[in-house]
Amino acid sequence: MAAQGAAHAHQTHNHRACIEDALATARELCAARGVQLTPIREKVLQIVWRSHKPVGAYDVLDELSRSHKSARPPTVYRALDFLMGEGLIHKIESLNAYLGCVEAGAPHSGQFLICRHCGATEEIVDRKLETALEAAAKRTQFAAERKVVEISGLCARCAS
Amino acid sequence: MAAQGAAHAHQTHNHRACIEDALATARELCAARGVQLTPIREKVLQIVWRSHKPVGAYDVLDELSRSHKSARPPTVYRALDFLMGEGLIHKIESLNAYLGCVEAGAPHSGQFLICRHCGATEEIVDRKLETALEAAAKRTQFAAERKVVEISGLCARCAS
DNA sequence: GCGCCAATGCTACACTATAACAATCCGTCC
DNA sequence: GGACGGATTGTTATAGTGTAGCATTGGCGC
Ligand SMILES: [Zn+2]
Ligand SMILES: [Zn+2]
Ligand SMILES: [Zn+2]
Ligand SMILES: [Zn+2]
Repeated sequence: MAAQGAAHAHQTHNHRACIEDALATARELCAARGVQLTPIREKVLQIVWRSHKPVGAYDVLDELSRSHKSARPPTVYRALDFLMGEGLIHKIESLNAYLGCVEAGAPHSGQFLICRHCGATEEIVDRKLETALEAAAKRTQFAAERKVVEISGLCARCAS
Repeated sequence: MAAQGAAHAHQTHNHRACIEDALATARELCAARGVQLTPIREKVLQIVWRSHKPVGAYDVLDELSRSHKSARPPTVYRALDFLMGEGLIHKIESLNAYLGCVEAGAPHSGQFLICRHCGATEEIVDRKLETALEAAAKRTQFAAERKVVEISGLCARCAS
């Protein structure tokens, strides 16, 4: 349990449980949907969940290579694309990195608080913010599909 | 006046005036701030403003090369960094591309509606959305600095 | 066995961005 | 005039991120 990160992660928390929960949820969802959570895909999901900080694709590759020597960039990107497609991870666009989703199974775009100091990134689910986004789009008859919301700054802990 | 894009850009509009306004504002702001809007920087700003679609750095380079044969990637990235620093353009993170700012001079992070079909990208200034972002961050004592809001979907014209 | 499909292996490449150091330009100070 | 200093640009090389395209594998139904 090395690097962690989201607001709650700064508090002591059993991160092993975070990972196990995420993997269990993923297995259930994939089974229910009739898609395959293959060993590679599961391993990549596990690596992304290793901390509460966004992980770069090539960091994933380095880690994945330890167990899958034949891993190459496409191996990782395919797994990441699959996991994003199933809503199990999010891409943090402003960092070109990936983060485990805390609300897997509920389709959403994700809203993130990214600490520029410690890297901790928390996914929040803010209904009012969601409403404001919808309203803003509607104002110009824009049919919103994906909503990228990434707030950078300092988390409570790092601000002090 | 080739490619354009934002919602209002779909309507007939004098895009030459868009460019001239942007350049005039940039000159004033830079003069007032005591920073140099050099020929390269101004040319890059002009290229970014050539349409209302985000422009990639290497597209800027291709275009810039016509007038500045010695232009290289650092030439472009330095100019883009300068223009972003002065709040004259924004980076669209989800596209790795750059767009002229419609509110130059007023510090802000920018909120964008990106049409995935025609590429038209409109910068909006939604006060309620801004408030919702602040509130969401405050809820976890997060000190927000930069706010990335990029809504992808279909613009009114392309939805039909 | 054979055909089919999903997943993976594999090579090469495209696209995005920065490091590091040299050269130039220009205004200031002696 | 000449030395200095800061800002800008020139130049080469390289780092970082992401895909194309095709071969191979392996399971499953017929
Ligand atoms: Zn955790
Ligand atoms: Zn922090
Ligand atoms: Zn703006
Ligand atoms: Zn459109």
